[in-house]
Amino acid sequence: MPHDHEAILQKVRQDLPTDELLCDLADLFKIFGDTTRIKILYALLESEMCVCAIADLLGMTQSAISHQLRILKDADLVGKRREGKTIYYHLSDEHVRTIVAQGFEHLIEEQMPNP
Amino acid sequence: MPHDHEAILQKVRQDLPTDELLCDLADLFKIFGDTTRIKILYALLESEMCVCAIADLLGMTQSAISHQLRILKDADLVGKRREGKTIYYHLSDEHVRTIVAQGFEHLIEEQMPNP
DNA sequence: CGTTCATATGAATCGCTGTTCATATATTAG
DNA sequence: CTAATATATGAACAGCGATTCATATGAACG
Repeated sequence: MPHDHEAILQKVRQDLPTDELLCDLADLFKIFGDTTRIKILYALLESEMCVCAIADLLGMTQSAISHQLRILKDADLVGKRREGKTIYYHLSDEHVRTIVAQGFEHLIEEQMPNP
Repeated sequence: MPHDHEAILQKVRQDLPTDELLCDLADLFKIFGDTTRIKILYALLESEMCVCAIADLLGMTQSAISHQLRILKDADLVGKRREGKTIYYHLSDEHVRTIVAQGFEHLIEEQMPNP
């Protein structure tokens, strides 16, 4: 007979958020989980930028960048501002900075040789 | 003639981390960007758990969970402990808690109606 | 040793997603 | 209005990755 773990299961089930919330959370991190998007976000940490500047910076197509910016915008991670023909993108809030920073810290500690 | 943005580009290029680091960062977030893995991590925030308990909790195959646990382990996000036939998984550090919490905060503010 | 329970692993499949290409929209200049 | 620049978008394609299925490993127990 298989072993029992109803006790733990009940406890965990109680505190587990709804499926929908957990999916939303995964979707958010999915956005950070792409090299191109991470680079865009990192660049925007420094200063607002127009699309072609980002494309130039990353050595990628304007189209590719535009597609990614759309995803970032849909997730409310960036916002835009028009100035003539040019559109400047910027971070919409400071959460990006904190989230990225936390990721960084984990990477650093991970690469440390054990003391 | 296309418009100029060398000034900003130079500044940003200076402070942009190496490609390798940015990829590692994206890879880290990629791990959080899957519903199954987020759920596993969330469960482990509460208490350590054996594989079949997690499978039971999420209503998924033992095999599927095992595959995901391997990914989490390779990324040093979880560790394991053997007790007879059973193997208990636990979070390897508290960064998971902080990273997830930050993601949460963004979600909450995002869903707020503007004041 | 052989059986049972718990977990791991490898191959195959199938859906998702990032890029490309072609084209559309928008703004400014002439 | 036409041309040029800047960005957006849609369809198509390719590669990756999560699950499934079958099977292997590993431990305890008689």
